[in-house]
Amino acid sequence: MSERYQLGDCSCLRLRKMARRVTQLYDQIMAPAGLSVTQFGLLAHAWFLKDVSVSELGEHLVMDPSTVTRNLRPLVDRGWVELKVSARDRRQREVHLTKAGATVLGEARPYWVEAQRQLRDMLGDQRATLLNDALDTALDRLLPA
Amino acid sequence: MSERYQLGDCSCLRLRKMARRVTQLYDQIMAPAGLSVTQFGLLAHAWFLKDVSVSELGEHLVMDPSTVTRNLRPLVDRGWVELKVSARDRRQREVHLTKAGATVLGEARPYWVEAQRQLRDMLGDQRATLLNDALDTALDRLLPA
DNA sequence: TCGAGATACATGTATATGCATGTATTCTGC
DNA sequence: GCAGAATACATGCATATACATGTATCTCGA
Repeated sequence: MSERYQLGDCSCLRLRKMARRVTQLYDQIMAPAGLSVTQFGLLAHAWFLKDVSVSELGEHLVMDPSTVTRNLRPLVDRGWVELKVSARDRRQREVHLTKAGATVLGEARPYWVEAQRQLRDMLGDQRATLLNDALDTALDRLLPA
Repeated sequence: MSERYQLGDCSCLRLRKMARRVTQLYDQIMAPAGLSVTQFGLLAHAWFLKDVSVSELGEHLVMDPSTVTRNLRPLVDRGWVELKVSARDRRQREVHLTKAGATVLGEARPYWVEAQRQLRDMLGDQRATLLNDALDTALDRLLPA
């Protein structure tokens, strides 16, 4: 942060810069797996939160439901995810990971681990932990409930 | 962060969540000014870094040059920014803020200040400062030179 | 000075993001 | 049990993001 002017004060611009940089890093490292970090996150959440709805997935990811729908699109097209009308509420779509999706997720995992390792390496353990904690406690206060 | 599984470990997903949330907050507050926080950042940097080139602007914003070009598009279309071939190096385009652009920037400023105030309010002074510091020191280590 | 390589930007392609709105379904009060 | 309100998702629209590639320009050595 070399800027001296007041713009250097803006948490939002700072956050977006950091998010861009770190996303670039992850995406480059994960490229051989054929997944962006966004897509990895979607698959991993779909795996963990079995039969989750589009909206619920959005809440977990702090992502607008319409964005979730669209981001799932390429994953559905590749046959890694299926959207099924919920039996209980036919307005809902349950997000299901397919076998192929689970396989891809498993194969991508080492690259994701490596990306985390490299980031932590660049930051140093202490700063990495500090950053994660700061983000967690901040997010807690910005999200409902 | 209610998730207990290992995904909660990922700095990148965390950063992106936080960036999405904070961007939504800023964009909502700044909407009456007719600018997104991204556009505000571009205009403000163009104002501060007089005659900056597209690439240099990208370096300041940790943004790919092609992304800078495209993000400038709507600002050029609205007559807030002009791209001029550099006299020194005709490959370069100098980013100039127009009078109209300066006016819009000035009008948007109070909304931006208000967004920052609200965020700081939600986080608390100490956590806000901690977060900003953590982001700054982390960014320092992720950027070249 | 001239040509090969490097550089700066623009553009093609694909994805990421959110608001406003539309459609199907469910819920609720009566 | 039904009409109106509320909800869940899809879609139109505008922007945001980056890599690969194309084009114009510059640089530097022979």
